[in-house]
Amino acid sequence: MEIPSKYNPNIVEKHWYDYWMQHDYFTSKPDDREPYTIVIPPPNVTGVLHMGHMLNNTIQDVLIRKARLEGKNACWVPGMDHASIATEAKVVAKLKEEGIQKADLTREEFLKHAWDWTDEYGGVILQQLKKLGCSCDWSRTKFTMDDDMSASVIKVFVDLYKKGLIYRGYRMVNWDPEAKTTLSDEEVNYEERQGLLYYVKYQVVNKEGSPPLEEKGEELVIATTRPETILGDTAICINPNDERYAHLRGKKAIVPICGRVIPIIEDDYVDVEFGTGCLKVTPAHDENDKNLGEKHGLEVIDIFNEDASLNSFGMHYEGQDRFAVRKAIAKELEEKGFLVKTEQHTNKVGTSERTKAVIEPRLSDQWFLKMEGLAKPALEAVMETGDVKLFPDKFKNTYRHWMENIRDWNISRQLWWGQQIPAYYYGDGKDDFVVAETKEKALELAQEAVIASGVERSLTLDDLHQDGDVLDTWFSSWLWPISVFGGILEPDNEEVNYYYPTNDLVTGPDILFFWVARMIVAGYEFRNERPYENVYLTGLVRDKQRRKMSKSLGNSPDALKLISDYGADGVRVGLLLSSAAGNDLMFDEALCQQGKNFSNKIWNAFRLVKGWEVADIPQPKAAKIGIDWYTAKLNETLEQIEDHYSKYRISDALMAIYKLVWDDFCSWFLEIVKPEYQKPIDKQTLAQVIHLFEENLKLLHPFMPFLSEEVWQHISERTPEEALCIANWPVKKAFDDKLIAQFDFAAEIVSGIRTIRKEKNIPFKDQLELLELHSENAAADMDAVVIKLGNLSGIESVTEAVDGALSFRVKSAEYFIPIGGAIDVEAELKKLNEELNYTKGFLKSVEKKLSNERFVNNAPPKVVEMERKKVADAEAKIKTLEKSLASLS
RNA sequence: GGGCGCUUAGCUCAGUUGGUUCAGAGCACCUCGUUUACACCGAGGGGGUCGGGGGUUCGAAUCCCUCAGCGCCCA
Repeated sequence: MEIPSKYNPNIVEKHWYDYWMQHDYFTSKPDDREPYTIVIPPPNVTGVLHMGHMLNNTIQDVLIRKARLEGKNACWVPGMDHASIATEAKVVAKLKEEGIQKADLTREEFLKHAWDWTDEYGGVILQQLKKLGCSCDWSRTKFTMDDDMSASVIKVFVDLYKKGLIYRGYRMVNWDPEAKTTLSDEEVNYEERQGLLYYVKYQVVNKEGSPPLEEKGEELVIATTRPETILGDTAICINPNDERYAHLRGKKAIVPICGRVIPIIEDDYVDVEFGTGCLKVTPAHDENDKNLGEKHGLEVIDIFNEDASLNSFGMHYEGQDRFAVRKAIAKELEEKGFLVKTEQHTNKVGTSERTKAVIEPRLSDQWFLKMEGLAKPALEAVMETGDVKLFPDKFKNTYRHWMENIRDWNISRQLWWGQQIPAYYYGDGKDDFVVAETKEKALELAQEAVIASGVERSLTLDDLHQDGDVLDTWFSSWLWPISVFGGILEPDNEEVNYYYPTNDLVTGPDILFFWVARMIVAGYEFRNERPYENVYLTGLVRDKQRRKMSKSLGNSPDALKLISDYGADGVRVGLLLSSAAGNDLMFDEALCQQGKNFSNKIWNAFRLVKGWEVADIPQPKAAKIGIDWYTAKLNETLEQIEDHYSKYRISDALMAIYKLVWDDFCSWFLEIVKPEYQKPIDKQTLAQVIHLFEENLKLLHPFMPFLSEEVWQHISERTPEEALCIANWPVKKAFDDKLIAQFDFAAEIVSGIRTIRKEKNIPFKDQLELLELHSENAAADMDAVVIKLGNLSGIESVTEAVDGALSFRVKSAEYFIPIGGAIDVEAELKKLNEELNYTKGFLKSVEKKLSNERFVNNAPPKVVEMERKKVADAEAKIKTLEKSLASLS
């Protein structure tokens, strides 16, 4: 059989993925086994695979594959999110390219386009996840706009409405003038922007009738960053404690340009320090001004259209954009003498996460969900009972802060793509609506409402019209862990009872509130149970310069190209190696190269083992010891790995396996059991080596599923039931740590020999003799190993330092290698003196510690004992060093 | 402005309740090596006052205070 010396992942990966799919290893059905469930954070249907997806889906696959090996019923539910605003924006843009305006389409026509688009491009990302090796149960793939998923959303809306938790409110919301929809607070980003602070003069007039406009009178000056909104001013506000403006009390002011006469009110909300201490009040366009307006009964004048151009209140600026008007109005104010001055000013501006447009605070009718009561169990689950655990737990503080200050959730969006709000209006009044799951049911309710109000009117379906808004996307995804198992529509079905609550959720910290927290809320509200036990929050993937990966920077590598360059296994290892939980990960392609190198290393270890001829000969002692030692080492590492997994320290688990395989298995173990050149290996050793190799592959499988399966299947012919994918995770066995310690000692001896070979340029082929002088028994069992790895003719014990030999020390034992020819006495002396000085210094520091009474009295006995042992060891070593020095000089 | 967190080797990070030679890992780097799995390799090696200062303690990377720098979330 010919096996190439380089592992080629591209050919192999497709083959095994197809094989796994063909044998349905990823499909899960409820049975008697313990379930292990993960629901995927559904990527946007419009999305393509990026590094963040690669990272968190790799982690999910590691967890799910490990659970599968452990014999659990592993179920990973994949799916997609309809991402209302993102998808709608893309569809609108695409239609625009084709010369179609959204405004020219009916809702139904637009939705048809959106579905076409979804059918054509949606799901690309799921195909890409397969390339990465993700072992999702693809037969369960869900979409947040599937009929049953949408029905779940509507049912929940109606339910919450009936509980009195959903209400309609005329509120100030974040308005995205680009997408022409509201945004939740979480979808708004604040950025610092350099702007101007405009100082504008207002004329003051008396309370009673105003003087003619042209008459010069008293004036006041306000400072504003938004001069265009003066057209919506309905008051001037001063602080009642501000003596500077005491004379203005009870008077009125005239708004420049539009000439409206507005009251001067007093409120201690006004910051005396800021600007001039006079505030213009625009209730329609600022949250605080709105509060002032309500308190003081002010008029509300909205000057903007939905695209943030000015409406008729904008007078001669009608139809122009807000930023254009800002400039123009400043000019007009200046020309008319109202502008006193401008100053540079930095302020925070809210922008849309999606469109980047500057957010406009806007008053409008929206739907809200009352959060305070709902949040309580979700807060307790994380902060008090620990029913839901966050990894890393530093996010608990952030979570608490948010949950304790939670505000009502604006769940309506002025979009078409999504679940349409099931509220039906039957009259002209704002409150003439009913909420129901179907239009027919709504008709009944509406009819009752009409009759109850004492009006005699018979309604038909045509009299009802449904609210035009759709629900926030998160209002469907917060149900995800329940709704994918049908748990909303049929709360007692077999699937949801079996799989829910799920086990782990893996996602980014950026959606801790958008999604994670709300799922916890939904879990307790709709099932009275947590949605998952553990939340693993990954870091953000950044580039080497710590910049966020983004399309606009062009620093995001092409995921599929990476897979084709390094293999999916290589990329998975590369991503995981440097991603401690919760820390951002600086992505560097070199890490994928490291992953690829590791694949190749394992591949070559396999080639070595595969190439051995077998014979019926006795097992060498070194091989026997090597097998015992590696068995212990494997079990020791297995214990560490389990511990890392339990703490979600996935990269540490991988590193432990990496070192086990590369260093312990390849560098030490295989060298120990390797037969001499062109000689066969004994049967027993080979069988045991293969067994241990297979154990390694099981540990590797979650991280490197393709390579491990490939090697597994090469080792012997396997039936589909014997695939590694569904093999059994190694059982943890007790191990002998004395054996491991003895080996470590032996390894130090081997290193000592190698160092001498290197220093003296002695080729490995030349056999050496080793003489040992030791006061304590230093693992004679390991001699066979030392002989083999050091290429020694033998090891002999001596009682005196050996003249004319090179030497080195391990702990208090001393080793000599006699060599032909003169040794460099000077160099040996120097080396010995250096070691002696170091040891003496060390001894001194320990003795000093022990001579400190307070240390001896206060430190725990164990620690003191340890220090005494150090003294004994150091003294013994000094003795041997001094003997050697004496024999040399 | 409010809250949370970070600063350990050239880089990315471990370091659990203060105490084994505790100052570590991986990568990078340096030297040597084409020995019969692998140069996508092997062997060996160098490298840090644990951000600065102060304190508590027999003992501090670890606890406290303070200063400096950085990051994230919220307003």
